[in-house]
Amino acid sequence: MGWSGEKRWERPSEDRRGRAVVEWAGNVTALSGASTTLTPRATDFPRWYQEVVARAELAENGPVRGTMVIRPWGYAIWERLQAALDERIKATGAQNAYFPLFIPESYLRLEAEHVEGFSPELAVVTHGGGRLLEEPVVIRPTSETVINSFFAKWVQSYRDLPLLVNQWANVVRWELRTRLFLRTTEFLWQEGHTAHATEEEARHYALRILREVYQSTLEEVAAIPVLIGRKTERERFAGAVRTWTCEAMMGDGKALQMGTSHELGQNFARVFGIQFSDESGELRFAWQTSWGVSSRLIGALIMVHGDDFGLRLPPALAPAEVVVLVVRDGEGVVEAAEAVVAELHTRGVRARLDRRSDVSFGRRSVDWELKGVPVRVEIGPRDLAQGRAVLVLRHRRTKTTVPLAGVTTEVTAALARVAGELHAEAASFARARTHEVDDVEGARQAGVEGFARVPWRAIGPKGEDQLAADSLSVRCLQATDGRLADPGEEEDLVAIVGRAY
RNA sequence: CGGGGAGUGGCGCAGUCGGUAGCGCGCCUGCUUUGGGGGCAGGAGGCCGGGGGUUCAAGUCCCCCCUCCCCGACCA
Repeated sequence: MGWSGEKRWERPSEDRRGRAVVEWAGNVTALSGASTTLTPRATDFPRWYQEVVARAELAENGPVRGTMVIRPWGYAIWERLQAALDERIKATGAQNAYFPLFIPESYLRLEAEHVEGFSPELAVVTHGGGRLLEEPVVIRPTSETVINSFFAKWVQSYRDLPLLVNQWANVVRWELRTRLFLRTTEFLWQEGHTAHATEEEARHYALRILREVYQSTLEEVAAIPVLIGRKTERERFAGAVRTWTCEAMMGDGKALQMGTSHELGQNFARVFGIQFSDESGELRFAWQTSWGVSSRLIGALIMVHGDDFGLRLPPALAPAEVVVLVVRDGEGVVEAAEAVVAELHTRGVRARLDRRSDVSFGRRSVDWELKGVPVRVEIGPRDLAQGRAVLVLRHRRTKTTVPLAGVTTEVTAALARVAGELHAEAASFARARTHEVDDVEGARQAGVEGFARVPWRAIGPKGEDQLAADSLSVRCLQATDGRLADPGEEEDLVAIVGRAY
């Protein structure tokens, strides 16, 4: 089975790891379900998704069709995701750089398959400075072409390799049907581009990115279980020799491509003339990779972890891990709440105080719940009088009464478990909706509610056409044990089939 | 591009037979000690998508146009 049951979420840092996990001191009660007004996921998943995006104040539509305004709460999540990815990208040796938004149209045309893949969704600037441009300028749908045109200048010798560059940027692909975060005309992403001396090295690097950057961030930081595998010919990136992918199952059983890493072979090197002299003075074309993940991951976070009460965030990505709520004013209540926040800060926890007195307690509770803050601490006059606080876990929707003196220890202990529990929940959901079948017909049936694992030889390119009729596709190919198959390995592969976003 | 639906305060909607444009939420002010979307009182906010026509009178009827949404097609 491809779904890892092992717990790979991010461990708390040393100073937060704390001592023994303190058992709940008081009674644990479940919250009732009547406090939100979201459309239940089971009733209408797409509608639920839209409502969560709106009510959690993540994003809204921009004035131009398909554009997106990412609001502070949503952008803060993106920044945390970005930081986790960036750290891992740099750990593989890549450096950040920036290339222009505008690309000469002629560049796109250089690689036949590449231009064919992108031309339908290009935004082209025909006028500038009030004049018709001699050569139209394309707004980057990806930066393969510009970056490689510079790689050609920068790479002369084997000593210049490997060249490992990453860029954080926005890209534009003119989409007809858009959904916030999942598919928008303009989106934010990271695109890495590398050049290597050998094919093996390039492949090794592409796979390293897949595992050490993408899979690691998704599983350990975002708490999202993913399947890794190879794309079929039909699904691979336009211009690539081979595409590797991370796929995840959303809360409605559909698949979402989370991140891809491509082996470009020498396709772009030949077109752009990326050549180097090797140790023996012979001129060779470089072997390349490119890889990216986008703000779409925020959509995945919503659809994998969200419930009927809103967003549920893994602590590592939550703009605030804890909100301390002053239930209502009273002698010393605000001071007590401030002290808890301060103590959490010294423990390295991102905590926030909500002492608003002009908004009712119920309203504030629901707001933070919608926004997915993992842990809430509630302190009111009655609590203070009895030296206690109420701890609310967003992902379980439970309330526990704990002694005020030990509340921060309880909070850190609780936080340390959230990501693992979210990951486990998502993994068991995905496992329950993944079925072993033998043929196209079986895949068709399994694809209704989730994924099918089918022998690839029972599908093949012809089977892919048949599946497409039911809007199903092969998400990726794996070895039978769920691990990555070697590039040359064509026999005994398993196709993961599902409906994709 | 094909099929369907909708354009009315910020958001969601109602508006009958053509007769002074309404409701809920939100917003503003004041009062209320706020434990899961509190209560009361007062208030602001409209080119009814655009153009033309019929009529004493059009949100409403007729014609044209525009935009958006949904389904399909398309699509790393």
